[in-house]
Amino acid sequence: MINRTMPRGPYKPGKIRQKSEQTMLDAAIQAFSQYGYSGTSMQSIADIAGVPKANVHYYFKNKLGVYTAVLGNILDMWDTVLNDITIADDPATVLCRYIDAKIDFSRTHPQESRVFAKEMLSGAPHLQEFLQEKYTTWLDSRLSIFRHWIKVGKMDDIDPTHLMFMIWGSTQHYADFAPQVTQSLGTDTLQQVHFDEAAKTVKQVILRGCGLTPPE
Amino acid sequence: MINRTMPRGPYKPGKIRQKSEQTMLDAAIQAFSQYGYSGTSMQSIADIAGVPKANVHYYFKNKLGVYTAVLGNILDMWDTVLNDITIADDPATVLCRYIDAKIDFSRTHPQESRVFAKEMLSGAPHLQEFLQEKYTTWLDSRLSIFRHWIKVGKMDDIDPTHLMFMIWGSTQHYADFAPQVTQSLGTDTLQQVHFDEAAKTVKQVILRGCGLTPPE
DNA sequence: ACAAATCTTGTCTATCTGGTCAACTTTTAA
DNA sequence: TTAAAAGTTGACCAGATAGACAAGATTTGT
Repeated sequence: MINRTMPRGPYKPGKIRQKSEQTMLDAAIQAFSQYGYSGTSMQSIADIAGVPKANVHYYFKNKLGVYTAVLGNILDMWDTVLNDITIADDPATVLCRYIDAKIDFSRTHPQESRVFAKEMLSGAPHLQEFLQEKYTTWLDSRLSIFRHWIKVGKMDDIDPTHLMFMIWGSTQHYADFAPQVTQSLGTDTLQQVHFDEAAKTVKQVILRGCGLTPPE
Repeated sequence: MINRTMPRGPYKPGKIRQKSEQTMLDAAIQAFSQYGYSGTSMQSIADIAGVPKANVHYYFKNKLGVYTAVLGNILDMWDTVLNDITIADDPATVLCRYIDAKIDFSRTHPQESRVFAKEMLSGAPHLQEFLQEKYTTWLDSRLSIFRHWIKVGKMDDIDPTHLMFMIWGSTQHYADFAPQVTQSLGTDTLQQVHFDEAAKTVKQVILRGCGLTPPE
């Protein structure tokens, strides 16, 4: 989405640009998610997109430009996912929604999840702003809600930060450690049913672990 | 560990080889953990180790040889960690030991954890044997124990496979997503106390979530 | 001491990579 | 229709990289 790459003359914008950029970004995330930033060549992105390499350079300033565009898309997705989780009055409902949303993201966007994870593993040099702004804001608001719930006895005294890490780590696992998961489950590809079972178990353990009962 | 790299003449082996290899492997894991396989050059490994590049090529067949040696060391470590967890009669003790061991590994071997994670994220092309042999063997033996405990009512009916993923994912998170964790905890570097708090929370939630009470 | 083996290292090379460029084609608004 | 802008593409370049190699230095068992 969005392009902040090349000059925009007084004449036509054009549908072409939008479509071409999307094709290349799709190709790029595929390459980046498997081979990482350094392991991905501009040539390979062009090959996957089915265009000459010079074409990629026409639409993006350079390789880092492609990567940051991909990463930007992913952060936008995260933003949407996080904000789509509607607030509720009871911790059980909120935790369930969060777990379901995270598991669903791992299922529907495994490549995005892996690019994000690889960026984290490399020290998150391009995520500083996201972590310090949107993520911190989002997390802090949630933490205060959980602390309130704990104070009024609506849930056990569980450190909310580490609780969030548990949910994040558990759900992320199904996208990032797919080879281990598929091997353990004895399947070739993860199916909807596997994710359903995963969500069920995570919710079961987390809720009970916080002294909560599943919502209706 | 062990070296399966260069010919071993009828004459002396020598301490030199062992020491040099270790120096280079230490340098290599540092580079690989941050920059990944493709992002790491033989020159950078040599620089970190403080030797000429040709020296690295003398001890290892090629770049992939360095990488697989590093990966082999890591798998040996995992093996040790997993086998060091003594079996106990009650699920609570076993789960606690597993969680403590995993958290401890994240704390003491973050680089190894990240190299392992990056390999997983890339589809684990060099972990097939490990996943199909040792890991599956280890996991299956544990799963049957948990299933037995569930059958005899020693713990709730929680899918043991997904329970393992929860523990693995939650604990792995502290090494692999360190930038997110440090940001969330408002610290620069993760300290022992953070890991203690993490282990405490994970044990609290997992045990309670399985209908167990902490051992003694 | 000495010769064989091990180890060290500067140099060289073929290949790959990101990036540039200029010629060419297509689209677009008047 | 037409000219300007947008888009396409093959060819090219400079730097980095993995790896080979040979000559020299050091260690080792006798």
